[in-house]
Amino acid sequence: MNYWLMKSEPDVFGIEHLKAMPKKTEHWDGVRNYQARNMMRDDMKRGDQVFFYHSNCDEPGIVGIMEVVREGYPDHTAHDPESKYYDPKSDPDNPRWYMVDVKYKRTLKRVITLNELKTYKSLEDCPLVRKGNRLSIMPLTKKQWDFILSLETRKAKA
DNA sequence: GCCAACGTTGGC
DNA sequence: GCCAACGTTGGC
Repeated sequence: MNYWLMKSEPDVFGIEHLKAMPKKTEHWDGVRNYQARNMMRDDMKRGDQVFFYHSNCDEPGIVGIMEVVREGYPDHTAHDPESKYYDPKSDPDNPRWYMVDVKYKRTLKRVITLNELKTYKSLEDCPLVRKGNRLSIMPLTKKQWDFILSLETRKAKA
């Protein structure tokens, strides 16, 4: 099993949106970055665990957990001229962009903020805390996953 | 294939 | 709203 972190802006699609979806499941569309695309297309497997991260908001951080329920398949929004994710260069017969389906599992007891994550030595290799990192999907090691999860019931660090 | 210009992400 | 970082595009 693999572990991941996926970013989304809570104003656009936050964890509450996912929770409110039918079957608490939604496709993760709109990713237009090749590195992230490759991970969704090739590496994310059903049952993989994913942290839901809120970006571009008052308190950026990890807010919950979801699970991959459908493996990579073409992102249809790339071929919809009405969509803001429309990409005229993607050929429907040879789709350029992929997505996965994720299902809401639970909301963490507290938000583990980026600010806090940055203070831990054991996470210094995680792309998330590196300056200028813009990857919206990133893999986590089991160690990193377990460590972050252990923070949930710990008191927030200043 | 280089690289400048441009666009986007996302923290602050 | 600013701007640093970085990906993408396109001229050459």
